[in-house]
Amino acid sequence: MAGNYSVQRETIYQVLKSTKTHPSADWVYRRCRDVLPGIGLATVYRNLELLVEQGRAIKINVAQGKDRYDADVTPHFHTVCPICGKVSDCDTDGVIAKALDGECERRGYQGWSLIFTDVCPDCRSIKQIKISRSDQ
Amino acid sequence: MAGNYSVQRETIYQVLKSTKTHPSADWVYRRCRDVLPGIGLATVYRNLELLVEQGRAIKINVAQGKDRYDADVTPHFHTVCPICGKVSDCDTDGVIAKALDGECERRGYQGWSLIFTDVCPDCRSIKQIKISRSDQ
DNA sequence: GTCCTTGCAAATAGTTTGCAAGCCG
DNA sequence: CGGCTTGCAAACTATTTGCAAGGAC
Repeated sequence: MAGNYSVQRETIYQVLKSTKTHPSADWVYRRCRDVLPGIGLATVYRNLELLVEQGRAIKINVAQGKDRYDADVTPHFHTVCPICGKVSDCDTDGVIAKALDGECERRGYQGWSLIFTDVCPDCRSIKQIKISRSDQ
Repeated sequence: MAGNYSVQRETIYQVLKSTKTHPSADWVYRRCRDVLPGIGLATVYRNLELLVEQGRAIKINVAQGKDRYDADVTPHFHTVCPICGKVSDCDTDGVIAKALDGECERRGYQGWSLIFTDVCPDCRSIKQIKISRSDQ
């Protein structure tokens, strides 16, 4: 097959791998521009989508519009702040994770996503809604 | 407090309660128009959001753009088809549900959402991608 | 009368797509 | 070369917001 490599693709993947913040496409785009000033937003979207298809990243759908991406494809739990939308990893209870894997096999499902709702520390202290939607 | 009731609000809630299909705002809108031809889409969005704030409905965020709503607020599992985006209820394993409730209490989280990925029967037979994004 | 709600239209926000040009192998 | 990839701009889709008018209490 021809022309399957590109600096852009590699950069996007490296940027995504370098963070644990579950960034949005836009955030990845901005970080990529530090290295490749000419990169286009569409390229970032296209490649993130490709990474997901290839199983090298996952997409996390939360409210607040933006989709988030994560290069950590090992099954793990997430928390989402209902106020600012920030996504974080949280301790993944092994027993529950095993049980979920079991359910998948038993029922023929392809995977699971477990998200806990948790007002994040920032929003807890600010106590005001919609001040800052996490700009990740 | 003044003027807190409206036929629109009530209709939207009834429409949502009457289905198990986890509809999008647009679908609820179309159903409401059968009864209230003059209702506006913005009204549907506003009230669905209100129902969620009041804890009378939940919002399910999946890929494929549209958010889905559900008037069934009892904790339960969902499946999402990765091809057409259809959301369905699935048997909620009591043991796992209890474990998740436990995790929430232990960690101080406000709730959980468990979504399994499952290619739905329709998409399984069609075997082609992006033919029809479930028009719910 | 006052505050809440509505319908409409316009505005946003996030994401996708068409296309001509460029790079990989 | 031939096919995959890119950047740009325009197109789209879903959702939100401003506002004047109507309804609830």
